[in-house]
Amino acid sequence: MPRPRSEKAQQAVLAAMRRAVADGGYEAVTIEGLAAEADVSKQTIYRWWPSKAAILGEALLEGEIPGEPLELPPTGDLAGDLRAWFRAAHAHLARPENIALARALIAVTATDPDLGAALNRRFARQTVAWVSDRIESARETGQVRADADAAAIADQIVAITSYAALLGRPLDDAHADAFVEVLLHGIAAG
Amino acid sequence: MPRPRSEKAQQAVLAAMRRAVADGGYEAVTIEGLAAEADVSKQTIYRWWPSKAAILGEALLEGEIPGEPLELPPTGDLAGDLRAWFRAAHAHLARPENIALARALIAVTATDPDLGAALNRRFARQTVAWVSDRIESARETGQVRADADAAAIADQIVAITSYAALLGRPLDDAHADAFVEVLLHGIAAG
Amino acid sequence: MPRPRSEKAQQAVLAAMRRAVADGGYEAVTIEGLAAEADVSKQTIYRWWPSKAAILGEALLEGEIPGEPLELPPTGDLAGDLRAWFRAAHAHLARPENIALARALIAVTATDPDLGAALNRRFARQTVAWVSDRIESARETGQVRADADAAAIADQIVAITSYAALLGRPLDDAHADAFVEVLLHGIAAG
Amino acid sequence: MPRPRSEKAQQAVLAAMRRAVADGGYEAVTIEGLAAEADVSKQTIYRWWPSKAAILGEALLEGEIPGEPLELPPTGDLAGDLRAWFRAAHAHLARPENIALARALIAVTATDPDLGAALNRRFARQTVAWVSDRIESARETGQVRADADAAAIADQIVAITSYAALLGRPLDDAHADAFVEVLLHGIAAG
DNA sequence: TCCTAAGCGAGACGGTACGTCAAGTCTTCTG
DNA sequence: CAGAAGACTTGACGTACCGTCTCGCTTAGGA
Repeated sequence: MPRPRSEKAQQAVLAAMRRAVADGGYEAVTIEGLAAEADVSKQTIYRWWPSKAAILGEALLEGEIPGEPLELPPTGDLAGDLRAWFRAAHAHLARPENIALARALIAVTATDPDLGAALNRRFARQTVAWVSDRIESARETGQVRADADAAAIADQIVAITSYAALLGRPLDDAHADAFVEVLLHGIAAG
Repeated sequence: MPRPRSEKAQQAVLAAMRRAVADGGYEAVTIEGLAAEADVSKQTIYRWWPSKAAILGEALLEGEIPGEPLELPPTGDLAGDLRAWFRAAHAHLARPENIALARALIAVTATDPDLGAALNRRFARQTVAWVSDRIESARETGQVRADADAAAIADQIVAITSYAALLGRPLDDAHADAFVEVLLHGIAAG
Repeated sequence: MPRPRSEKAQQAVLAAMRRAVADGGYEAVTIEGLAAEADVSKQTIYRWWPSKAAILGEALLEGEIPGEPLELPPTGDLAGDLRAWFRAAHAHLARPENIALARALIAVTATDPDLGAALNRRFARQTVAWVSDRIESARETGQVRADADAAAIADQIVAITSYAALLGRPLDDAHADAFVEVLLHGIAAG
Repeated sequence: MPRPRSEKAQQAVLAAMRRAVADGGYEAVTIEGLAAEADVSKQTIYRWWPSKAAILGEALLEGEIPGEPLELPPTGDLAGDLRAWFRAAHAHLARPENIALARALIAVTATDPDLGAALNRRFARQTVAWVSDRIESARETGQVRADADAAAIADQIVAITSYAALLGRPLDDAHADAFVEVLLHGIAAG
């Protein structure tokens, strides 16, 4: 019988990736560095992952980075919920290791569109689900127009957040609130 | 009084960078490849640019990539103008070489935040200026609320577009129109 | 437990060095050229040798260049033996690849005195041993003065040969014989 | 009609070469370094010398390195004169800058036999002339055998000295004296 | 006196090689 | 047979000099 895959080695590599990205950025990550840091041979890495990007992908999913905002319970007040979501998300991004990971995700996406798109979809899914839920609920209580496109709104929210991460300039509360205001009421007069 | 900098060599390098990014992506670009392609010595490249990212930056600025949308004349109808802008911008991004350059810009930004932020600012400036202008005009003709934050709206537009480029999925007309609708009227009922 | 050093690669490099020196001279030898010629990567060369000079040194030692003269059997006639040694040595040096190697040794020595001195000592040792032996035997048979300094004589012989190699002008038989004559009888009258 | 060659620049280059060789050795000398050190443009160097070796050659000749031994006046005692010559020559070589220059000469010779041979001939000429003179005089006074080959002896002396310089181990007085003893009387018994 | 041809500094240019780094593959031995 | 250790080929990195080539500025003669 063959020797089974070493779970310990896998976790060490993923952890090493998270650490390496946090200090130095994705581009500076090296397979050799990862191997040394995780105390694993290069061959073991190559056996289990096809690319640096794939390791990052797995590391991100295991680490479920932007998951915390999801924990926010709905209050029944859509505007309040969205504001709270922005605050949680951008507080999360304010921590250096988290923004480094977010940027790494963006770098992978910009470089390897297919893998990147898959990763982004997985991450965005949570957010989109959460936001869509709130908007559906709000529609049922009449807070939102019947024809509002919940998914499009969720996409906008993700885009805004992603762009803020890219530039390393998380939204402050005032801007987040202004954004929620626009989303809900638009800018048209009257 | 030494021999003057060769303008031809510079342009050849920038052109080579644009070509290389267009087929292969930013990460695959190599200084050696650039040198060979531009028929220039490596030393000449290192003499004038501190990094691959800097070359891309200059190449982008000289190429004034997303400049075309700016040409759109204002019609006095804000919603129409914004819709037209989205169509133009996303038609631009639909061309493979343009989306490759846009993605390269994002990759640089994700990797070197400082340089990237500067480049993004330069690019966004045009868009922000154009959008802000329209919104100001619209405010004067009473189409827009007095307290609308033009710059924030412009940022959102840029973010949406950047995210679409990142994912390689330019907005189709229906989504663009829906987005303009939200911006103008929000999603709140009543 | 890792993969062991490739003996084949080593030998290929040393052989390439000998070939390269033979046609082009030591200064024209290039690590890159060696690597290409030996069909070995630069990295492998840098892994095992600290410098071009070290490679030459090892190549020389493995090739045991001026070894042939040593094969000469003693005949009991010191003058005859020395004459024979000179003829053998300078016949050896008359071959282009051998003089190229000898010159390379001199070039290294002139450039890196420490390494060069070590190499020279190794090479001279054989000659010195051989000459000293003959002189000792000759002393025992009364052919040589009791106070003759065998090592000094050997050094002179090496020096003469080295200088001839440097200038690329191996001694002809007449000069060699004249030199042996001086060594044995001096130039003083009576 | 045109501006004449700048004597100052020439001298500065030659002096820079001597200095550079003295600290760092011939191989470490670069044309660019020379130019900077001499405060002269590269072009000026290339205008007047075809190679690094040629500059060294001229620098050596102007500096007339091993000239001092020549100043020794003949005393009528051949053995004494030769001993004095060795002492002077090897005292000269004991100074670091002189041995560096001598080694540079050897390096050039080992590398570029034609130029090197010419330089060596020029240098050796003085020594050979001096030694030959003494031996001729000694022959006339009956100190030396009629058939002694003065030029061959002179060559041996040069070879010994050159080899000592190469190895960086100038002869001490005892060895020099032993060498003179061998030259004059040989090692044969009786 | 001023003209003009060369000398000169500065330094950009296309190259070649340097010595280093990491990528991804392979071989060997140990557990 | 998975895994560590690490040798191997490959190819790019950024640097140092090479020798050539403009530049614009002296700096003498000869007109």
